[in-house]
Amino acid sequence: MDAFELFRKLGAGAKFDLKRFGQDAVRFKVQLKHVADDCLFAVLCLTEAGDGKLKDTGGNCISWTSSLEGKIQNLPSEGKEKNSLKRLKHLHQEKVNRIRSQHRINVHGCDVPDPVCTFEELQSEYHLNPRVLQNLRDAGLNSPTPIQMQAIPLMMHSRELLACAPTGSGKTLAFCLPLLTHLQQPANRGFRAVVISPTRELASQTYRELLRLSEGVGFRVHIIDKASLAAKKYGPQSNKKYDILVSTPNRLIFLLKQDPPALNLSSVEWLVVDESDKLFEDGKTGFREQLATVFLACSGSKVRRAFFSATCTPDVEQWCRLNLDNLVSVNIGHRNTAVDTVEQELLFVGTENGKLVAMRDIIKKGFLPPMLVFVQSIERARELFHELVYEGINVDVIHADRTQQQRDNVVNSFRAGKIWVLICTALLARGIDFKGVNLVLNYDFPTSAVEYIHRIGRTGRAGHQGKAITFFTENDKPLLRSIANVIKQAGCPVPDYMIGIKKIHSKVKRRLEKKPPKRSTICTTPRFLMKKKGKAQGRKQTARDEQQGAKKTKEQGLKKKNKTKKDEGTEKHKVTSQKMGSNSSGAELKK
DNA sequence: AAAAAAT
Repeated sequence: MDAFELFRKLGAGAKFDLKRFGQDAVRFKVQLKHVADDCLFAVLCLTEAGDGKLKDTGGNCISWTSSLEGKIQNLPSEGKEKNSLKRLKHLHQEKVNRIRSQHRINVHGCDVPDPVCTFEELQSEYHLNPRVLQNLRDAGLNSPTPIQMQAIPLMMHSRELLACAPTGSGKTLAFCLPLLTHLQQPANRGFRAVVISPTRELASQTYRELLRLSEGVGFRVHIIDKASLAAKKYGPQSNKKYDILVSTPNRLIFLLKQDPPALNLSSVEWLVVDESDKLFEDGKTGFREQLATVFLACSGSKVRRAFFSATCTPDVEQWCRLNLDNLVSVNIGHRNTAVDTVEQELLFVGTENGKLVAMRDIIKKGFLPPMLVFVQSIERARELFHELVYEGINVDVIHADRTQQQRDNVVNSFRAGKIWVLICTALLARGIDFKGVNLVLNYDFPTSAVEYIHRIGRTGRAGHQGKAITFFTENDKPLLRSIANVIKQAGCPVPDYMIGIKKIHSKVKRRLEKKPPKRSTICTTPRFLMKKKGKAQGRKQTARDEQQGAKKTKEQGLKKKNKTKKDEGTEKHKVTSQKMGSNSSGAELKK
């Protein structure tokens, strides 16, 4: 590295506080005169600008490069100079602290590498492929977001981490770039990186992001879209020419459980758990056990794990502290808060019927599409769709009981702007990045503050402005207080009485998450005109209704759940927490 | 409650 390069690195656009450090800098200039040209130059760059600010030479901050560190170690060390260098280093640390606090980056852990302030630094410091850098530029991504500034260097140093950053703040890129850089070259050893997502829609979004970033680099990025096909592709007979795999957990498990296993994860070096708190959800129907199976399958000794989410439970943090190696946790801003780029409003609608009236009102008054409408169950999504499909607006519905084809079509049409109003379940609550959603409507009250944060996070992304309206009725009172608090914390006005509502027991909160209040059917047809049960009801039956109705009855048989599992579930929970306490060796989330 | 594998 020549002197100019060092100058660039050290001085690059530093908003160096000369008032504060000017004296120091001048002193260094004198003291370091004979130490080394490079260092002298570095210090000069801090003093040269007379106007109190350093000139912006393209970057945004000083980077204490590893190469500089090495250089300084090798310098002839006589007391005076060494001292000066110590001061210089201290100066640098102050700078780093300032950058962190400026971007609200909070880190906990040992030996945390400095944040990077430009993508170019990733090339000089961590050998990011120039083509990837070009792909970033082509995508209009010019500088890293706070989570990227800190999480990328951490992963590049192979550090296991738990990262919490707001919705729409660039978490996906924060783990994708290190994966691409870390793997260096395509290799034929089998998958070396795995990303787990809670929904297929999110998995496919991450997959497409990886494809876009790695274009022209030659990495083989895969997604399991059809498990049956995947079995052939990744099985023992395959050529192992693949690098990164993105999937939902159950599809992986399906392949792992084949005999012989249709997938081998023993070469995995990076396991990224996106929406980690979701994937840690416990219980018979939770993801946790699936995640545990995947962890166990990544049996290589080199495997590193990274957890990302906008929200984090104490449970996840506890687990990470106990099981990850030399954990670093990164938080951007305060944990579990909503973004402040969304204008949030709570709207009292009286009763269930009041919701439909209010919804029609919003539509009638004219709204700026696209809009996302969240309801609490698949059944209610269908009902609301039936009510709105004749309003003369482009409305569609998505939930897990629709076919993969339908789901893909809906997402694509919504992205293309062909759907104005998309009714959805929690399926779309997390991670999905629709550009320019103008309004999120919580038709049904969210089942928790966390759920609320994720839902409204579908708008107001990447610094854009968004709006969220949340309907509530008398029935929603138990959770009103905690949601109102989230809104208040994000800087939006809420009536005082809501904050004053008595706190509910956390046990009740948990129960509400599992069993939201029962709501009356969404239907404007008078009851006495309706048939008793089954089939789509009411006057407005169309071919589309029939299709959905038929599908529903067919699936009802499959979906019947027996109720004897409850005890079994709590038993499992006990085993799990015991295990987590005693087992520090590995990743086991289950026995 | 929702999500998550196929066939």
